[in-house]
Amino acid sequence: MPELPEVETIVADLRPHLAGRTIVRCELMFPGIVRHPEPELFIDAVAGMRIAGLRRRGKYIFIDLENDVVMVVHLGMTGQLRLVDADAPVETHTHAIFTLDSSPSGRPAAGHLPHEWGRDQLRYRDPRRFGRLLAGTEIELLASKTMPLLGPEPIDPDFAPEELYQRLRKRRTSLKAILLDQATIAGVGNIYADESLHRARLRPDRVAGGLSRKSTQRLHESLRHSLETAIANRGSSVDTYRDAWGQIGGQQEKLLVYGRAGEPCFTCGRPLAMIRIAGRSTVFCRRCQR
DNA sequence: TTAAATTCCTGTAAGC
DNA sequence: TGCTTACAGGAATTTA
Repeated sequence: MPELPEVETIVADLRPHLAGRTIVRCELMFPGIVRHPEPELFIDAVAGMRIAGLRRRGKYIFIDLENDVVMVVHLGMTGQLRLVDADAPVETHTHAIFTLDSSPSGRPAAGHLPHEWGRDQLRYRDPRRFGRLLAGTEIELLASKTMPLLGPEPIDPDFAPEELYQRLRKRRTSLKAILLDQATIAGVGNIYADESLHRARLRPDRVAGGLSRKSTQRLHESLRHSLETAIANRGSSVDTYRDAWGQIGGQQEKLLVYGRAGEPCFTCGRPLAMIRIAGRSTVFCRRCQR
């Protein structure tokens, strides 16, 4: 499922291909995927608009348009945002299609007229339909409660261990539940929560509030390492995750604990345990994580 | 106020 | 073989 590294990969891949282009047409096959505003108003808000740039915030994709309007894409569990040729076959579960004007980066081949240049489409596909599309100014989206307040970016250079310590200090729930809470830290999901806790040698069911500064420092370092390594490997394709070109990532081959319940711990060799925390399957090593 | 439980959704895999 | 059932999970919503 797409978490911070997967979303970062998609945004970085799409940015040079989308910035500066115009959304000439927006079609919704499944209007229910749009959560704000009403589907007809969503189409009005994005159609004809020039794309100023792309950003990632937590697991959200921000496509900046004109006049401070932003189109927000959240991929949920199985969402895919792909850039394809306009004449490519439309896959099942495709819920929205954004047709773009001709690419400003690709000069036409000699003898070709502008209308013959490649007309690309940005397509949103999501079998399980847990994802969502939003449009509006950021202030409007926050006020309408369709966009939640997010915690700091764990890979932001300004995010210090002390801030993590302060955010965990008063919490009475488990470390695993805290890492999944987007208001505490943005972008971490089930895969990288388990990976980070294993690397930090911390039990996922430990109460967050009791963590020492030293252990918090380890968790801080582990979060960054797990997320940055995954970005370098273009994310984990453990379920249906695909990048903007439909290709799988490489991090799933390197995961230490996620999806490995019952298999031996790479450090001590004991079988990895699986428990449920906050309704999520959680894999860890009973010997290495205390 | 905080935390836990429930809900949404469909593809996949296990069990009979 | 074909059917039923359990499971996967991000985050909004509901309940405690």
